[in-house]
Amino acid sequence: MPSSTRRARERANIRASIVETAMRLLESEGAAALTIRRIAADVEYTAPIVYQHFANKDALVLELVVRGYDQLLAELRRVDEASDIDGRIVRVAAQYVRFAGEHPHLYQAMNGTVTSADERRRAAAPAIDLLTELLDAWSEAHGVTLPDQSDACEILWGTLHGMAALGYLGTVGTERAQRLAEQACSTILLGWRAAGSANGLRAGSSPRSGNSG
Amino acid sequence: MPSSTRRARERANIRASIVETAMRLLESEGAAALTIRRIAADVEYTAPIVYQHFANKDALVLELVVRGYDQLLAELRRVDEASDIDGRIVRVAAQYVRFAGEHPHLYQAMNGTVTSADERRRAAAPAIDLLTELLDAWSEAHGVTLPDQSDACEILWGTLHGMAALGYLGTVGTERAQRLAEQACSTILLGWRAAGSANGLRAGSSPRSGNSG
DNA sequence: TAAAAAAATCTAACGTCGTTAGATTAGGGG
DNA sequence: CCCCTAATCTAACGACGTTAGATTTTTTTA
Repeated sequence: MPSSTRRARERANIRASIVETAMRLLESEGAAALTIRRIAADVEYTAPIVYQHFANKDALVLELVVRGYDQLLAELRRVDEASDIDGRIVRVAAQYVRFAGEHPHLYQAMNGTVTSADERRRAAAPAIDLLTELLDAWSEAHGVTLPDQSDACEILWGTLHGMAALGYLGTVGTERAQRLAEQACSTILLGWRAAGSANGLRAGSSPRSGNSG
Repeated sequence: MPSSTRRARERANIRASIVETAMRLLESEGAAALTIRRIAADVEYTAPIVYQHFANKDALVLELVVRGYDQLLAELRRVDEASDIDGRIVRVAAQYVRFAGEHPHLYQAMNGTVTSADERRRAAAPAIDLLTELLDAWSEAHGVTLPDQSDACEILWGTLHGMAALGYLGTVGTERAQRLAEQACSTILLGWRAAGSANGLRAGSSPRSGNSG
């Protein structure tokens, strides 16, 4: 047992290295390889050590999910450069789908049911806020008042996830999923503008449903 | 020899009741409760009996997924009544999300990674074909030629899944998810019409991307 | 109808998982 | 040096998917 050499190394950073190792394991080998024993072996400890830092496996996965959303938000911000607002939204959309394609196992964990809906909502909130800001800017730039801002934001958020799912589920390739996300966003924005300006396009196309609620 | 045919029938009955029990178990108690031993106990056999009808658990789950897509398709067709084409699409969209909300565990299995991308594609193909037909009819009804019919279909399919995910992941309630799906579809259709008619709306809103590939 | 052959079904086990209790070891203060 | 406390490990539990081999049931044959 190399316990002496190991103990010489990090002593208080066990928790950090557990998280780091778990993240690497999840990303490189998928959720099936993310076992407590494997994580412990990779940090050169035995399994019970994990339970001194996390109540159970779900708590550890939740930490990975939170970090995943942090990283996603950072990458969305990174591509949200100054340009026309439509271009910003479309670029952010493509980057969202790219993230899902580049970190498929992490993305699946972020949208899986091992973390509760509340926890997931909390983790995703900052990223959703970014979408809200973008929509605000878009709305102002085009002078279009959306029927319901939060409906619009969730439609956008859901659409991004839908296009990402096309990619990570293997329905289409990830690069095509990115193009589809760009097209879908552009189309939705165009639709909102068309709905905003009361031109003839609207006639006969919208269903019975009234708009907000 | 009539005995062999009877035995074949009994075998088929066992297989059918395994599938039926597994489906009920999945829908009522979720994927965590779907264990081989539990299924066997519910059909009043022991665990190994399952392996005489399915190579492994994944094969059984695949059968549930296929049946899930069959049921989904049937429900989509059921609400696809004669009316204006936009109304048909919007109703089908809402029904898709309703299905996901009413059968969350089954829907998750249908979109999970235990079944391979190929198998899932095959199972979902008829439902996707329905979308293609609806889009064809829409395109003809409005005299709008979509840049790429299969891109459009996948955008629609992905959007439906995105809105459904908002519901079954608990981001929003399922009834709200249905409304969002209706709005999203209406908006996309409106956007496609706006893009089709070369009016001033297009200027400044579409990104660099050329259309198909 | 009784033995032999075949099919159906069960028991028991393997190795894995998450998780916990109790033994064991290590480091610091008398 | 020894004790005490904390850190860490060993061993186990029950449940999982899965398989091999024994056992029971059914069919065929003499």
